[in-house]
Amino acid sequence: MSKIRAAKNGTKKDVIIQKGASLFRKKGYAASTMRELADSLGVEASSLYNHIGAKREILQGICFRVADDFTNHLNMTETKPGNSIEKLETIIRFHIHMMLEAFDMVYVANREWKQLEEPFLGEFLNQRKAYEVRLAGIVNDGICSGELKKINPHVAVLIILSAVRGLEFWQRHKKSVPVYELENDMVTHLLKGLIK
Amino acid sequence: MSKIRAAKNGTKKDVIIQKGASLFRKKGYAASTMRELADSLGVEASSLYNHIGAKREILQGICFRVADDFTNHLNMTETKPGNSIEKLETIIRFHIHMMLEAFDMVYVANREWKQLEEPFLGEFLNQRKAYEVRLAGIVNDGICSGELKKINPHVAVLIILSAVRGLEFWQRHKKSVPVYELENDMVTHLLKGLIK
DNA sequence: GAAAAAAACTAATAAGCGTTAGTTTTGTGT
DNA sequence: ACACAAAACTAACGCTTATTAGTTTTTTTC
Repeated sequence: MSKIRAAKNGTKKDVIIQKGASLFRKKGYAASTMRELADSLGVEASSLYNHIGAKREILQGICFRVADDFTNHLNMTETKPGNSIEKLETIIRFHIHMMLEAFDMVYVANREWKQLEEPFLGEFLNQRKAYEVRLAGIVNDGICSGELKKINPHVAVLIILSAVRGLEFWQRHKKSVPVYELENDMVTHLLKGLIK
Repeated sequence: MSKIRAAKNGTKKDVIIQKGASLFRKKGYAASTMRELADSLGVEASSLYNHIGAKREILQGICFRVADDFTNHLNMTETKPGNSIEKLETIIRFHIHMMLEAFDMVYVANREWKQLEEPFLGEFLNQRKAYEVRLAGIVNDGICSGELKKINPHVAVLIILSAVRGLEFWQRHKKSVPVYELENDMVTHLLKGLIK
């Protein structure tokens, strides 16, 4: 009886990471125990060690899967044609989708990366920093070409990334506001502003 | 020899809470130990219990001190005269100041409130929810009076609160961008938008 | 259907945790 | 100088933690 079911196209380690993300989101990484995680999988804690080497591997799996997804998408966006505004809109919409579709993973990667140990912590921060710098580059292009207001590109990136990260809190209102409205309102507010 | 120095106008419990905020910000609440906290105060762990009843009291002290500060400021802002845009600007600037001046406390309150236990968890969430609703009210007033674009007030509040929360990441750039520029750029971006 | 591999189980370990008890030191007021 | 209170100390407790070892059960393979 294999209690830990491997989903199609996924190893059992993947299932553990997915359930781990769900648990870590609710309780935080440090406050979550291997026994709780095992319980949620219908298994004893020690059985998990047939699939993973240590608790910290679960967090590593979560953080780098998310980081890679964003980096890959940025790679694609940068090569495609389009002006700065179009690129920013594409990126904002991708962040919104990730936040809604891989909520647990993104949430945990955003809030628990501090618990990574070296060298993973450094690697993660490098990747994140590089992402922000490339985004600031797009904003800067837009300023130079006259598309965008002359505000500090790093500040603009900070605001955009923070705003989409704020969708962490959105789960509450999920039913009351349809996704397309949320998405369009966010793009409008972030690019065109709140004032009429 | 009283190792835990009480600052002027502050009890020793206050000093512990302040140092606790600093530690919890760096390592997270659950991953921080009483022995570490004691170390940073030049004291043995057991000595802390002459001033506080339990570890959880430190987190409670942090979270509610921050929550009360924001609630009080909103009370003041709502009674003062001014249109919606002016009120929103005041609130945004207050958030920025709190984030820069009481960084550890605000950071911990934002990220570790989940570790609160009942009834404090419920109380904290109620207070936070009420704050958001009142903010959405101000945005709604602005929409009705024609000052603001017709976007969902909850979405606008989400974006604004998330953006100022994002100053958590700002500490890195603190030197490279002066505070007044940061503040003005944020207000501009959030109210008038990024596009020229 | 037997042999091999995978993955579950039980049981135990060592380390670290928050906290308490009891005692000693330090600071304060007279 | 002495008494009292505040706050430090040492030592230990009971509990939980991640992880390991060894064994048994389940699944896969031929």
